[in-house]
Amino acid sequence: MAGLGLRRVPTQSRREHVAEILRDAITSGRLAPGDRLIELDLAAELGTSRAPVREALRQLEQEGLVVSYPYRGSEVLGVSQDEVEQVLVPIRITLERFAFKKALSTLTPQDLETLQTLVDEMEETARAGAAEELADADIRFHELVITRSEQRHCLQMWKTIQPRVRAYFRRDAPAHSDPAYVARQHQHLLDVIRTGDEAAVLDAVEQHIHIHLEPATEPEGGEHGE
Amino acid sequence: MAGLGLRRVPTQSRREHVAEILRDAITSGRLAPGDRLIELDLAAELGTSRAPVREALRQLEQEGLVVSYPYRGSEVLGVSQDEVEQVLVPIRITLERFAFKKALSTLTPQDLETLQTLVDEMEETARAGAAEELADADIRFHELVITRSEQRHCLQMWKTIQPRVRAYFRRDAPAHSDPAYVARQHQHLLDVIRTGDEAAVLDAVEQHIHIHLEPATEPEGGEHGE
DNA sequence: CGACAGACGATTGTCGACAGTCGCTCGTAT
DNA sequence: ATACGAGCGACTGTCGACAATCGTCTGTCG
Repeated sequence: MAGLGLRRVPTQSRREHVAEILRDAITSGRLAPGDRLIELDLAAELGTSRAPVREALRQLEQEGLVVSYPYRGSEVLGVSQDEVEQVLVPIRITLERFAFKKALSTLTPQDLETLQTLVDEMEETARAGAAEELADADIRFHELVITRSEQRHCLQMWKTIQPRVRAYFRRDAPAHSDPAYVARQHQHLLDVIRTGDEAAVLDAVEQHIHIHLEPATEPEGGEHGE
Repeated sequence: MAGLGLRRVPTQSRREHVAEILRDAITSGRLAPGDRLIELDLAAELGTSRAPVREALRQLEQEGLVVSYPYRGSEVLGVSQDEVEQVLVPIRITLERFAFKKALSTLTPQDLETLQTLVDEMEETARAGAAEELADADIRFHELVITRSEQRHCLQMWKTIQPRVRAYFRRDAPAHSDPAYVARQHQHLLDVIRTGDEAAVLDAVEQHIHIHLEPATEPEGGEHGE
């Protein structure tokens, strides 16, 4: 548990912070599958007591990033390629198709503005080669739309799927998609959203998520539904 | 919070029991959407301290049965018909298709035996009109197969999907499927599993889950309309 | 009569201490 | 040597107390 770069947090919602920090550590690869997570150590490292740590671990357990065995502790959990490709990604598509459809009617002009900002941010980070920040913007983009769909279960499930997918690609399938392409994809998605054409949006969403699985489809110069 | 039928538990894994009891109370409808869940009250009712209750609430929150707002408590969450039909059920199909496929090669003869026992149990409870027990057997059937698939994420996600679906049908869409038909469906599914024909199994799984949504489709004349 | 700051009550969030459980080590008998 | 079981650490599980926060009630002032 040494040197994870975890830092103490001031007085504020502890549990959330602990969960966030651990999630970061896992999805970024600082914590690898099989690593044990000792409550006392984590608590000490984060400058809190075990209570918030325990709750964070429970949460991560439900997010599938951690497994815990009664009286025997928790450890970081990995994902198999099969599960990602045949379960997590298809589920993510189901979720996002539904959420984007619902969100179409509730997205405000200001939301669209925010989304555009995120896309711009993506382009910038893509140019700068900041993969981590790109992924963050990517997540915020999707999370905003799903939040606006006002489907609580969708959002809740998305939050448990997305970290696993991210952790998987980060660890086991190093970035194969061209950052600039990801940015363009989002721009396209946003453009389609602006048209309000439901069928087109659903198509774009599905393709957009699929690109993670088929890296070869359009590295540069491809003509796929863009 | 009065009279939920909650009972004190002896010394054993508390958190799990609390979660189980609350989940039962919610899926069975004793707790309705919007009901507030006060940690202190629940703890008192269950004869434990707040710690296990809190963890159980976190777990139920991740299972989508409960929402909680910081410093303002938790309440039971409902599901919309849209979400069940367009999100939860499709996801369940994705999960189970994958899990059943994986499980085909790992199911032992003894597992098949157990499954047969469960199907027999279903027939019995169907005759007795014990809807609750029927649903329990149903769940155990699926859970066993998914467990044998040895896909942890599948099992974990299934456990978070299934209670919501159950709660929904219990509360908002009273049993429209003929109990005897459910039992026969499982018998059929089990028979197909025994043949080991992967494609056939996947078909059977998908149809089997779909029946919840389309009550009207019954192959041969069982018109015991609930 | 209505807006607003402060106090209050109800509940959640956090903490430190203690109890329970698991795996392993080490001595002992066979 | 091997098998067995008591003892020991290292943790997790649970508890009761205390701190922080939110919504509301209330009294005051404009």
